[in-house]
Amino acid sequence: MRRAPERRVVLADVARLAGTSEATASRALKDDPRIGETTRAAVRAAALKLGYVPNAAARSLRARRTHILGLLLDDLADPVHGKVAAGFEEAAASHGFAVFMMTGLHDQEREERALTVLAEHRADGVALASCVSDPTDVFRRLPKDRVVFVQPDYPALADGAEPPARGVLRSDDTGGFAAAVEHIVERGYRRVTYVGPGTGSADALRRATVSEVLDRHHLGPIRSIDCGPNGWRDARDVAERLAADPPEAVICYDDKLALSVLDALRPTRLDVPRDLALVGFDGIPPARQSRPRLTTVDVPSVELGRRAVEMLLASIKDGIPAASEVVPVELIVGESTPPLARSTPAAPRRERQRTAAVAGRGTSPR
Amino acid sequence: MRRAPERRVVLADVARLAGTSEATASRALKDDPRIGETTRAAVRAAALKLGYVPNAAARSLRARRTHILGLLLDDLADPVHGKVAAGFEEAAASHGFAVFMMTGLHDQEREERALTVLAEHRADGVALASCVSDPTDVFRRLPKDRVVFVQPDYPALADGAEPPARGVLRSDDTGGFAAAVEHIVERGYRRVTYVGPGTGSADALRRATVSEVLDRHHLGPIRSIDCGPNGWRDARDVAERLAADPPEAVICYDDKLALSVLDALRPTRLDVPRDLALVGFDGIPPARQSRPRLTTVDVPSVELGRRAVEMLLASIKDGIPAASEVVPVELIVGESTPPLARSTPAAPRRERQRTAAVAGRGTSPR
DNA sequence: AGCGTCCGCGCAACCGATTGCACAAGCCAC
DNA sequence: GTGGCTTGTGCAATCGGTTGCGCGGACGCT
Repeated sequence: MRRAPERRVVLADVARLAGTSEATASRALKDDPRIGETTRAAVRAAALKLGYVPNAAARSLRARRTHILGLLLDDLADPVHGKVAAGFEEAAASHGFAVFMMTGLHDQEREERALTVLAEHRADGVALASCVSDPTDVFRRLPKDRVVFVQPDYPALADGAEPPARGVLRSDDTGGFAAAVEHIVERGYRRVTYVGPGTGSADALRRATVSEVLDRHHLGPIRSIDCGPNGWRDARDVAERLAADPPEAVICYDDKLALSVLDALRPTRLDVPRDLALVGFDGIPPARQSRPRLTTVDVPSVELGRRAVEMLLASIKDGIPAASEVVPVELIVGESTPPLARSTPAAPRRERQRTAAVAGRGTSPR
Repeated sequence: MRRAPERRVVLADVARLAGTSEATASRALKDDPRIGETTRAAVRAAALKLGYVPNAAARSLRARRTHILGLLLDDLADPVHGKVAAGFEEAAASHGFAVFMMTGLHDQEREERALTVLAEHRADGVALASCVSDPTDVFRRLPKDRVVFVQPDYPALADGAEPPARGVLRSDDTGGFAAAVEHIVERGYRRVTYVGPGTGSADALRRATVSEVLDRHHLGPIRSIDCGPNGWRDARDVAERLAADPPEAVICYDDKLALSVLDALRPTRLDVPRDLALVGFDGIPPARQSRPRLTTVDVPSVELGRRAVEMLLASIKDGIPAASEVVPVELIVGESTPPLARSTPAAPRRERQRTAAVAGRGTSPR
C-alpha cells in the first residue's frame, strides 16, 4: 500500500534490477537466441517482480509495425455486422493483433475521420465493411495493399471510379439468391416479388440475380418494391402494397427487411406462409426463431470476419496485395416457403444445399 | 504514378517544405497561439500538399496520453453487447478517441490477454462489460481509476474479494424486475416462475428481486428453473419442465432466454399468451418483432455505452475516480402478458413506466 | 604460447513528435 | 542609445523500446 510516485516501470528499471543493459533486457524478453540462459532468467524474474509492461507505442515507433488492425463498419448493433466484428476480433486476437473498431454509420464525414484515425495510428491492416467513400479516396489515406473490402456496397460509385479489383471479400450473393429463387420456383410459386432498398450495388446485384433466374424460368419480368434505404421503417408501406396486389412469394434483400415485412403484415389479411411465401437473406438468429421460421440464405458472417483478418495478415507478411475471395452461402429452408398446394408435393423437411466454393462468380446450384 | 520509395511523410518533411523548424511546424499544426499567421499558413499548406499524417505512436509516447479507450465484452454478436459497443464507440469517436474492442468470451485466459494488450497500449480508459476475472486482478494490470465496470456480473467472486465500490455502471435491474413482477401481478397472474441461468451475481440479484416482490404480494415462495449458463440451448428442457407443471406466468433472466423459451414452447401444448404469460428483459429488437410481441424491460444499452465513455473521460480529465451510476429502465408491455381473464380488466393498450433515475438502489415503481 | 572462433553482451543511434527554455528581432520608452 | 517587453522561432532533450555493430573473454587447435 505504498503511496510512491507510482511511476510506470520501464525497461531501464528491469535492466537495472537484472544487472544488465537495456539492450540485453530487451532481447532476453523476446527470446533472442543470443542471450544466455542465466541472463534471460534474471531478466524474466526482474520483469515479473516489477510488473513490467512494455509500452506498445514505443515499440511500434521503432518497429514500424503496430500489431493493430482496423475494422470499419456501419453499426455494431446490427446482427450481421456484429457477427463480422466478432469473427474479425477473434481471429485478430488469436494472432496477437488488437482491433480498432470504428463505425461509419453511413456518414461520409464520420467515415473520413475514422480512416484518418486509423492512418494516424498506422494500423497494419484495415478491413472496410460497406463504406460509403469512394475507394480511390480510401487509398489516398491508407496503403492500398493493406486494405480489404468486406461485403462492399457502393452507394453510387462516383463517375469514372471503379470498385477495387483486388482485396475484396464477399459472400456468394449471386449463388445464394439464385438458390433461393430456384427453391421458390421448385416449390410451385410463380408470382414472385423482390423487395429491396432500391439503392446500392448490393441491392442491384441481388435484384438482377432474382430477375435473371425468374427469366430463365419464364416467370419474368421481375416485380419489385423499393422500400428506401432508411432502415426498414417503411415496411408498413411495403406490407400495404403487398396486400393491395399479393404475389405468391416475396424475396427480400435481407433478413432484417424480411422480418420487418413479416411483422408489418400482421395487421393485414395476408398470412405467411398461408397466403404468401417469404424469403430472407443473411441467416441472422432472429430469423430462425421467428414465427414462422424464415427460409433464408445463411451467410457465414463470422467466417467472413475471420477471413478478412487472414487476408490482411497474409498481405502484410508477404507484401503481396490480397486477392479477392467469395465465400459460399447456404440455403436454409424454413417454414415460410412450404410447397405450394397446387404443385410439387415436396417433403416439408429442412433441406440444405451449398453454393459453389471460392469460385470467382457465384454458381447457381444446378 | 511515381514509383518513389514511398517513404512516409514525417513532420521534418513538412517543416523543410515550409521553411521552418520541426518545432514550429508542430506548433503551427496544433494552433499554438504563439505562431504567426504567415508561418501557420505555410505549414498548413505544406502539410496538406505532402499529405502529412502525424504518427499517433510518436505523439502518444511523448504526450503520455494515447486517446485510446478499451472496451472488453463477451461477444460482439450478442444484441445487448452490440448495443453497448455501438454507444461506446459513438461517444468515444465524438470525443476524438479510438476504441480497442476486445472480446473475452467468458474465457479467463483470453480475457487476461486482452487486458494485457490494453495495458501495453496504455489505453487512457477501459470499460469492462461483464468480465470473469476478479476485480483485484484487473486492477493489478490497469490503473484503478481508469476502469469502469458496465453491467458487472461476477461469476462467483473469489473468497474475500469484493466487487469494486466505485466506477460501476449498471442498469436498474432491481427496479426493472420489480416493475415486471408488479405488472404481472396486477394483470392477475398468481403462479409465477423465474427462469435464469442459475449462476452469476446478476442472476442472483434478479431472482432475489422477483422473489421479494412476490413475497410482498404473498405469492411466494418463488418457483424457479435453472437453465444453466451454457447459452440458452437448453431452452427445450425448460419448455418441457414448464409443460409438465405450467405456471401462469414466466419471467426470464433476459430476452434472449425468453425468446428461446418461446420458441421451445411451440412443439408443446402451451401457447403464449393463451396458456402462459412470458416476460423478458433487455428490450432487444427481436423481442419487439416476435409473435407475440414480448413484454420486456427496456435497458438503454446504447446509452450505457455512452455513459461509460463519459465516466471514463471525466475521471481521466479530473483524475477523480468515477462514481457509480444506475440508469433507469422502462417496462414495455407487449402481447405476451395480457390481462388474465379472471381478474383485472385492464386495457390491453401499451403502457410505459419508468423506474427511478440515477438513485443508488432501484425503486420499484409504486 | 599464439591465433582464430564463437558466444554473450553493451554502446549508441534511431523511430517521430512534443515542449521547456533560450534566443533573436521589433517596438516603445526613458 | 540602451534597457525592457512582446512576439515568433529554433535547439535539444525527451518519451521507451529496438537493433546494427563492435568488443571482450572463453575455448579449441596447432
